[in-house]
Amino acid sequence: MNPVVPSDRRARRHHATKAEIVAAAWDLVRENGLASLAMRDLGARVEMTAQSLYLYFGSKNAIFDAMFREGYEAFIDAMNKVEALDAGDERASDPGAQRKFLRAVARSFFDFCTSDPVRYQLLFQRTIPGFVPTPESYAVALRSYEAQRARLRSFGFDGADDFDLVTAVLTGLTDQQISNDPGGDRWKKLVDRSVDMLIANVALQPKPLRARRSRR
Amino acid sequence: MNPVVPSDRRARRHHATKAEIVAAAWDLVRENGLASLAMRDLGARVEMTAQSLYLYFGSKNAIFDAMFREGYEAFIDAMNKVEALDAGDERASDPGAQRKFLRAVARSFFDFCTSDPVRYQLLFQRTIPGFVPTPESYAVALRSYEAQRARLRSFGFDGADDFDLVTAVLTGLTDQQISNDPGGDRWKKLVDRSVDMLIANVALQPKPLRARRSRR
DNA sequence: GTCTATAATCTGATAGAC
DNA sequence: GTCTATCAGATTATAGAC
Repeated sequence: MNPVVPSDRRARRHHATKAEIVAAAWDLVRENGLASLAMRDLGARVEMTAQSLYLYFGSKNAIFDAMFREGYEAFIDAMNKVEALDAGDERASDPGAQRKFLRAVARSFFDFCTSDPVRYQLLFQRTIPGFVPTPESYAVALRSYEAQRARLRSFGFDGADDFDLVTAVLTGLTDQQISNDPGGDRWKKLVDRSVDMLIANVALQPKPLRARRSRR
Repeated sequence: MNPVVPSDRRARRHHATKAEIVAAAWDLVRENGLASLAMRDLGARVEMTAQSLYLYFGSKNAIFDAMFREGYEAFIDAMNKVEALDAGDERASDPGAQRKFLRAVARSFFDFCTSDPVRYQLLFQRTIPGFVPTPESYAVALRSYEAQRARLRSFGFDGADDFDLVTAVLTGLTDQQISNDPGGDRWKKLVDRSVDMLIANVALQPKPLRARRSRR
C-alpha cells in the first residue's frame, strides 16, 4: 500500500523534507521537552518559516503523529534485532536458552526506553494534551504489541496475565530509572534479577493440561 | 513551625480561600489534564478574575507546588492508614502476617495511584514543563519516601535493591493500569500475585550473616 | 515552494482604581 | 480584597504575493 519512498522525483523530495522536519522535531523535543515543541522553533531549526511547515504537515499533531509512528517502527526494529540473535527452535525446550533470551529481550526493551526518555513519553505515556494518534499510526503500535506478545508466548508466557505481569515489571523498571535516576543504573542492574523472578513466578502458575499453546 | 491553620481571623479567611483555590485547581486538572491548567479558568471556577488569584499565590507554579505538597500529604496519610491496620510486633516473625501486610500496602499504593491518575502524574511522573517543587514541598515527598522505605525494611526488604525492586513492580502495575486500562482491573488483579512474587524473590537473595538490620 | 502579513486566541503576570 | 485595564508575549493556523 503506502510506498515508503515515492518514485516520483518531486514527491521524493517532498518526502525527504518531511523526514528532515521530523528529525528536527526529535532534536527539539529532546532539548526542550515534548510539550514545548513550537512550530516557530521547528521552522527555524529547518531554516523555514513556521508557516511553510504547513505545506508538509497539516497541523502540529500531524507532526507528533509522524513521530509516534516512527518511534514505534524503531521499537519494532529494536525488538526484532533481539529475535535475530536467537538461534532458532530450541527455545522453550532449553530452560537456559529461555532465560538467556528473555534477559536479552528485557535488556533491549529497557535500553530502548531509557536511551530516549522523550520518545518513551510519547510512545508509552501519552501525556501530550491534545494528541491522539491516527488509526494508521495506532495500528503500528498495535502491531508492536502483538509481536511482543507472540515473542513471549513462544517462551512460556502464554497466559494473558503472564504477559501483563511482564510488561508491568519491565515498564516499572524503566519508569523508575527515567524518573528517579536518569542516566544512572540503579534499576538497570535489576533487570536480570527481575527476569529471573518472572520466570520463577510463571513456572508456579497453574497451567492447562499438557502445558503450552492449548486453546480451549 | 508553620501553623497549619492560623489563629488570626483575617489570616484564617485567607487560608480558607487558598484551600478553595487549590481544590478548584484539582477539579480542573482532573477535567482537562495537568498541562491545561490556566489561571483564567481557575479564576472563573472560584468566581474571581485570574488576576485576583495572584493575591493568594505568587505564580502558577506556586499553585502546582501546593497541589504537589497536598498530594504527598494525602499519600502519607493513605499509607499510614495501612500501618494502623496491622496488629503490631509479630511482623517479620510470622510469614503469614508479613504477606498479608505487604499485600495491604501494595493494594493501598495501587488504589491511591489509580484512583487519581492526574495526581499520580503530578506526584510521581513530574511531567509539567517548568514546574520544580520548592524545597519545603520536596521535603514532604522525601519524608513519604523514607517512611515507605522504613515500612518495607521492617518486613525483610532491607537491601536498597529489594526496595527499588518493589517500587519498580508497584509503579509498573499502576502505570500500566492507568495507561492501558483506566478504570478497569487488568493489572489490579495482579497485585497480590506480584507481592507473592516479590516475597519469594527477596527470600532468595543472599543476606549478610545473622540476617536483618545488620549495619557494618 | 517559500515568503510576508496577519488573524485569532491564548498565555502568565502587573499596575492601579475603588 | 476585588476589580478593570492592559502588557508583553506566546501559540497555531490561514491568505495571498512572488
